[in-house]
Amino acid sequence: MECLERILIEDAKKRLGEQVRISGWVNRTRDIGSLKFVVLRDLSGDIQITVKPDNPVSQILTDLKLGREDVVEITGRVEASQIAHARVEVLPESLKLLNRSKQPLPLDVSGNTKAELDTRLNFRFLDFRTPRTSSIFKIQHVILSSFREFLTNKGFMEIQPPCIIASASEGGAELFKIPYFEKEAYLAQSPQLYKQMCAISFEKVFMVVPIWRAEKFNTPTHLNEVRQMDVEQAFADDEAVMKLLEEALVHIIKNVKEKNSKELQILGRNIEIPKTPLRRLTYTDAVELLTSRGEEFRWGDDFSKPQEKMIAEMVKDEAFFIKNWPSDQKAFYAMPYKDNPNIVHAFDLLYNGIEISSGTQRIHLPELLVERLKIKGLNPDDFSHYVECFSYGAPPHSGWSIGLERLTMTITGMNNIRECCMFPRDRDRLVP
RNA sequence: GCCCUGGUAGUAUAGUCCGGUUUAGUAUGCUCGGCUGUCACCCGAGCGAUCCCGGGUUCAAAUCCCGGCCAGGGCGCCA
Repeated sequence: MECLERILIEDAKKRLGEQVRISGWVNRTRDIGSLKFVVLRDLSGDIQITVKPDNPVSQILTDLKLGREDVVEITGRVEASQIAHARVEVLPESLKLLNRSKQPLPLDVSGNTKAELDTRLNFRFLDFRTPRTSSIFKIQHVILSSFREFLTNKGFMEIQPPCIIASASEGGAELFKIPYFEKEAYLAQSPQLYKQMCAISFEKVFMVVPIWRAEKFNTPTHLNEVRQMDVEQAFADDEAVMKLLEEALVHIIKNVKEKNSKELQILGRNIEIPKTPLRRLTYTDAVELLTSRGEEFRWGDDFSKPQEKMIAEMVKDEAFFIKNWPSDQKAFYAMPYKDNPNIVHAFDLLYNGIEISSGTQRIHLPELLVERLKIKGLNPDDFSHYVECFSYGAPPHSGWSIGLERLTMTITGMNNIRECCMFPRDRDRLVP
């Protein structure tokens, strides 16, 4: 019996009449006098262990007094049952306690008594065991693996940019400063420069990287540490990578629908696969939509959160692009239109009303880059390393990045980004 | 950084407006006992809360006032 290999509960359910070894956590026990039931859970699901009074395991249970989340290993026979709701149960022959759980638990793992997000985050490892939270991260895994699979199949190579960087001179977002021996360094707010350096040599690259922003924001859609799924492609303009982005999005959502049907059901989600090509609204179109609603808006400004929602409501599509942004709203490296340098080849992707991705065609011409730096009020000397990259045969290139937590939010229907980050870092939270 | 709302057993809530029989209620959890087909089992008994912290008003504060900390929401900020 000892030579039996441990199998998952979902697999055990299919082995009617067979001897199996399973192990997991005690979901709950139901003691009906001399009849005893234990619901055992592992990563794949749960199953009822039925212990009749003539079974020697009954005495073991009486002695052990199993509690929630105790970890046990069971060998026994899988039997079809007319009485058990799952139509299958395990009649155990042996039961071994692997570890005890303290009681009472800090939160209800079965999910019946709802705990606040803050409590759940404080005991995140236990929260991971609830059906809801475990579903979120099983879906996130499929998002990530689908992203990698899609780009690998398209001939992209995964790269590894650094997270510690020397310079904060890009301007804009606040960076976290860290000591670095005799120097000062920063946590990267974006892999931008590195992905461009790779793309102008490897042509097609992607990466999944954490980034840090030291802004003191306190909102349901911002964290100080997030993960990005980034792409950079040479010999591609903004339209080419927008096409890549919508295909990637559809591939990811399709995969989630296929592979996570159980998890989506637990979350009560019914997601639609967006139809491509996605609508491409220009920034000016979006402004006109707003002003047609009587909204005060000056061309060149960024949309406020309520305005972004308003646009999404008017467009109605679950996912759409806003492209051709005013150069003031985008980074210095965004490629300006030849006939109108006030507008750049830049786009945002809105999905379920929130911005999940943005990208641009980059400037690959050193002289133009210097000119744009000056226009933005930045000192080209501070960017000499960056500009130099494009002085040795840099092809035109474009790229984008998707915020992993934000995409997870929109797919799982969560309205707080903390739900979709295993160990969120925000203004106040640094542990666990 | 601003505005709104909240902080009560392990968890989640009622009570707070309008201060006083509130021994701070309920659900769930936990402990113990009973029960042969349960499935959020059921039944009985019990445990568990300096009512977030500090100060003030008052004969009297979970309850009113001020400050702090924390949480949730709305904004801002976020190339």
